[in-house]
Amino acid sequence: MTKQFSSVWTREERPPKAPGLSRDQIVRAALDLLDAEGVEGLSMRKLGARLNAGATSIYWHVANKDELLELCYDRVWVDVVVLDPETAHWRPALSTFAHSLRSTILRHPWLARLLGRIPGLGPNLLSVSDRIMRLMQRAGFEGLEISFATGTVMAYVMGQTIPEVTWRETMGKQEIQPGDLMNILEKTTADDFPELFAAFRDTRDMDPLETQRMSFSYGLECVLDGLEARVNA
Amino acid sequence: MTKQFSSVWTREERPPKAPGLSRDQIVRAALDLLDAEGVEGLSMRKLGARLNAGATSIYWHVANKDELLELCYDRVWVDVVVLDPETAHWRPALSTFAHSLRSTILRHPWLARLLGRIPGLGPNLLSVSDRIMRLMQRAGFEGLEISFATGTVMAYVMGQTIPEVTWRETMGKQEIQPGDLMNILEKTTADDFPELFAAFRDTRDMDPLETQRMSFSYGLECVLDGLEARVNA
DNA sequence: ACCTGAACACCGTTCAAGT
DNA sequence: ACCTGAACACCGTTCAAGT
Repeated sequence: MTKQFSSVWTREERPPKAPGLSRDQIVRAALDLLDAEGVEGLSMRKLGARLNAGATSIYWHVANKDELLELCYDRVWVDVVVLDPETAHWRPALSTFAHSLRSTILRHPWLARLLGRIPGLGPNLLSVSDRIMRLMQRAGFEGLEISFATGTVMAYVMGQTIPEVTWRETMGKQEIQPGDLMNILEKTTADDFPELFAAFRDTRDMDPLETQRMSFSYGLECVLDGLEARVNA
Repeated sequence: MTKQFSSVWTREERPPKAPGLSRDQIVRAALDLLDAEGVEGLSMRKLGARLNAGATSIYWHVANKDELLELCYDRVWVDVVVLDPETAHWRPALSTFAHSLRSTILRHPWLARLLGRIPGLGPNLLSVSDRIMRLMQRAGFEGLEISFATGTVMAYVMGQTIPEVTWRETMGKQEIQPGDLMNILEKTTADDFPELFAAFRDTRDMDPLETQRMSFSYGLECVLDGLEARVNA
C-alpha cells in the first residue's frame, strides 16, 4: 500500500460545509435560541448566524418565521407524557398528563407566547390528543363528550400555566420578590380590593412556587371530579 | 357693550391643537387600532399618526410599548360582568362571569396574544378578581381555597378561549373552512390518529361556532361541579 | 438544489433640540 | 411641561444572482 499524493487539488471537494442545512437542524437551533432567549430572542438573522449560514438561507427550508414557530411548537409535545390508553386508568393518566404538560410549559416559557398565536396542527400534538381521547373513550365517555372532556383538561392546564409563566418572567426581569410587589400594590389599592388583598396576605409567608403548585392541583382535581361525575351519565 | 377689535394678532393663541395628548386618549386610539388590525397592526408610528402626533410624542405619556399594552389589557376588563357579590348566588354568578369573559376575549382577539405577555395588575382586573373572591367567600370557601377556586375558573375560561381565538384567526386569514382543513389533514394522518379523527367526523356537519360554545359550556359545568363539591367540605 | 447579499419596508426607542 | 425629527440598532422577507 503506497501513500498517495495528497493536496487540495487531488482531494475531492467535500460536500460544502456539512450536507447543508436541514429543516431538522434549523428547528433544533431555533429551539436552543428560544430556550436561551425567549421568543424575542429568536430572529432569522441570529438563527442564521448560529447555523453559520446567511439569514435568508432559512427561507429555502421554511416558508416564513411563523411556520418555523409551528415546527418548534409541535416539537415540544414529544416530551408530554400520556400513559398507555389501553392499560392506564383515565383519572391518574389525566393527572400525569396535566402535570407533565404544565412542567413542559414551565421548562419552555416561550410556549406561553405561542399558544395564542400558533394553531396546533403538528403530528406530536395530534398524537397526544389522540391518545387522550382513546383514554377517555375507554373510560366510558361517548360521542362529542370525548373531545369536550379532552378539551376541558387541556384548556385548564394551559389557562393555569400561561399566567404562571408570565408572572415568573416579569418577576425575573424586574428582579422583584412577590412580597415586594404586594407591598407596592398594597399601598395604593389595598382598600379598594379587600378580599383580594386578604388572600394575598394569606400567602405572604408561603413559597410562591409551592403555592402555585397547590393552586394548580386544586383546580385539576376540580376538573377531574367534574369529569368523573359525567363518565357514566 | 362694544364690539372689540378682533384679529389673529389680538386673539390669544389657543392651547396648541387641543390640550395635547393625554394618556387616556392614547389608550383609546391604541384600542381602536388593536381591534381593527390586531397586535401586529399596532405600532408606535401608526398610533402617532392616528393621533396627529409624532410617534415619539407617545413616550412622554407612557414609558414604552409594553406599558401601553398593559393599559390596553386592563381597559377591557371593565366590560366583564360580575354580578353583585352581596346578593348573587355564586354558581350562576360564576357562569355569567365566565361567558362574559369569553365573549370579551372573542370581541378583542388581540387579548389572546397578551395573556402570555402582560402581567395583569391593572385596577379593572384587580376589581374583577376582588368581586369574584367576595362571591366565593360568601359562598362558603375559606382561606386559600378562595383564591384557588377563583383561579380555577379564570384559568379554564382563558385556556378554552385562547385557542378558540387562534383557530378563528387562522381560518380567517387562510380563508379556509374547518371541513376543508379536516379533509387535508385526514388524507395524511387520519390513520395514525383514529380516535381524533372519529371525533372530527362527529362534528363535521355541525356549526363550528355552536360546537365551540357547547364545548365551553360543558367544561365550565365540570369546573363548577368540582367547585360545588368543595364548597362545604 | 441550495445558498448568498443587497435591498425594501418596516420596527421600538433615545436624545438633543425646540416651544 | 410637552412635543418633534433625526438617528440608531434592529426586524422579516423578496429576489436576482451565484454555485
